[in-house]
Amino acid sequence: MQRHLITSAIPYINGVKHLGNLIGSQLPADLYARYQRARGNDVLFLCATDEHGTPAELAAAKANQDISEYCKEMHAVQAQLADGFRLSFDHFGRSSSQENHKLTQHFAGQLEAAGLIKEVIETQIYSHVDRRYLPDRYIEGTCPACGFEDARGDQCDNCTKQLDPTDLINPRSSISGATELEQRETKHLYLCQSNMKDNLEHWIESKTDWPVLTTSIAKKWLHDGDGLQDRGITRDLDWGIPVKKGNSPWPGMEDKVFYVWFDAPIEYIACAQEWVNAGKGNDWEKWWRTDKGADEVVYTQFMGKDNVPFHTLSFPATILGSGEPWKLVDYIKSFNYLNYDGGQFSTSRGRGVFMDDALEILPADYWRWWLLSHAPESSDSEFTWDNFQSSINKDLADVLGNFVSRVTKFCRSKFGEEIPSGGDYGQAESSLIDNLTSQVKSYEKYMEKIEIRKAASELRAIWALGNEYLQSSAPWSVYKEDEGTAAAQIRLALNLIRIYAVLSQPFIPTTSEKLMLAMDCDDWSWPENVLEATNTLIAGAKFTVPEVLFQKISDEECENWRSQFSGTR
RNA sequence: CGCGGGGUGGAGCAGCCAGGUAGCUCGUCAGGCUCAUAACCUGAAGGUCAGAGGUUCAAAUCCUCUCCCCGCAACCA
Repeated sequence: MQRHLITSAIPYINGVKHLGNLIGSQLPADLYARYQRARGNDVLFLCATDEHGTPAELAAAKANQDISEYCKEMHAVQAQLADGFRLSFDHFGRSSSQENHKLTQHFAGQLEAAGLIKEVIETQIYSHVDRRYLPDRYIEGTCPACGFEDARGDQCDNCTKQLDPTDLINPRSSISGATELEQRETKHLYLCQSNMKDNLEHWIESKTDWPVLTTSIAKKWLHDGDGLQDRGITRDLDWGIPVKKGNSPWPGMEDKVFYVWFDAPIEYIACAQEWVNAGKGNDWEKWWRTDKGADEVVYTQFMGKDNVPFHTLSFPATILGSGEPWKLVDYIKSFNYLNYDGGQFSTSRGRGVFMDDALEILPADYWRWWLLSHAPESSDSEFTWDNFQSSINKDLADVLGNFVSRVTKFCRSKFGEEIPSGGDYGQAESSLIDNLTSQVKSYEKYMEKIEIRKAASELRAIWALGNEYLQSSAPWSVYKEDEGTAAAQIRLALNLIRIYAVLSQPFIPTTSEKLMLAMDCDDWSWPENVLEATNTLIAGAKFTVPEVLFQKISDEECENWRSQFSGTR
């Protein structure tokens, strides 16, 4: 039995996430976690909310709420939606937890002791009206290059020129519009990543089996321009993890907090501690400390491409730099972006389908199936209602749903609601079993390699095998001449339903449970041996004809949703 | 010369790393079946692989250049 540690990039606390966020990390991670559990492996699957930083503070202020109260509420909202999508986290933690405070401060202390922290005095823009330092993108003004009046401090959206906030003419706070901005000197801690460049490069080079997307982004950061740069790991904010060296104060850094990107990945580890402290587990170190058994763990991370630099460089630098035996990631699965109907999803403009909307209009399995079978693995992909409708109606309703329907209804009308007895499997049946065996192997191969689209396509082919079998064996005709043989054919088909439930569970867990319930069975064992698996439901056992598994999506519904989600939520 | 990903029949994709008669799903057309959610099964038409040049007996696959789309560009997270 293999032990699998699986983490999904932690979603930012600020608001409900859209489908692009979902397919970018949490959903594929869930697929993999469910698959590994189904194969009998020991899995620890962790996710959390990423709660620090300026956007959270601003959102709380806008909602007229205390920041910690805001985060608590938003965490509950996200947890509920994760539940709605059947994301099977062993624990859904919070980066603001006490566990993460302690651990982040611990890492900082270790890095300092290893000589990997330096102090840098830099100039930041301070806004008196907002009473805060403003990150570059929160400063707007006139672009010195093109005269565009709403250029941001980091880049002009009109002429795309990269800017420094001090370049802007008539700079103002994008939060309050205040123009009384002051340049202030402030001291920050930097992580000396450049000292570890060779280490990191060597490590990345050894990962020859990683997706191109992952390694190419990592290498770009290693080699681009002047190479890997040192990074600020502190900020002048109120909400965050106070800067400390372990348990000791950090002189000169009293009013500062760690930068979210420093503490967020550490939450992966802290989350395992939260999992134990919540009474759900009893030993987090065997998952994370290579001196306590974690050297036997296979650790897989899932994330969108924007997260790759932090997971391939910054976080490993933190881990390696600590000099302690922490588990490093073994495989990073990264994703491109999902676009929405000809453009990007937009949180601010409410363009696209968000997790809460999605569950209001259709069950989780519909979304899970479409998103996973169209996961943006090799390039950005696009959600369109036409494509969604076609996939759901064909794959789920016509191929899988209809198969279940025709088998169970035929059986009920000819043999009653129990697995029919009599007859034997013959040539057609062993041929089906052979085909199924090889396709299941292929499905397993893709699931192991986390090639999600291919796995989905293989699963669909496995469903189609059932329809092909029925067509060629034609139990409805055979029944008229040879009731026994028809009984054997239907017995096999009913067993296929159970097998489909087991195989499909990582993709469509709710439907799989419905199928198992209908088959009155709780044997979720993986079909290691397909022949045996086709004899799991034995003659005489009861079953029920399930409700229509998947309701088809009509043109009219599509049209309504298209306009409903086109913008300004 | 900033970097990365992508450009394959009407649509969405696989194949490219390890060159050898272009594959899948949807759509279209024809046929079959009638157990089933007007579903299912079978077959056919349709592409010369963004463009140009090169290497090779042979290129979608390797090399060079050009064009187009998307994303990133380190204080947004």
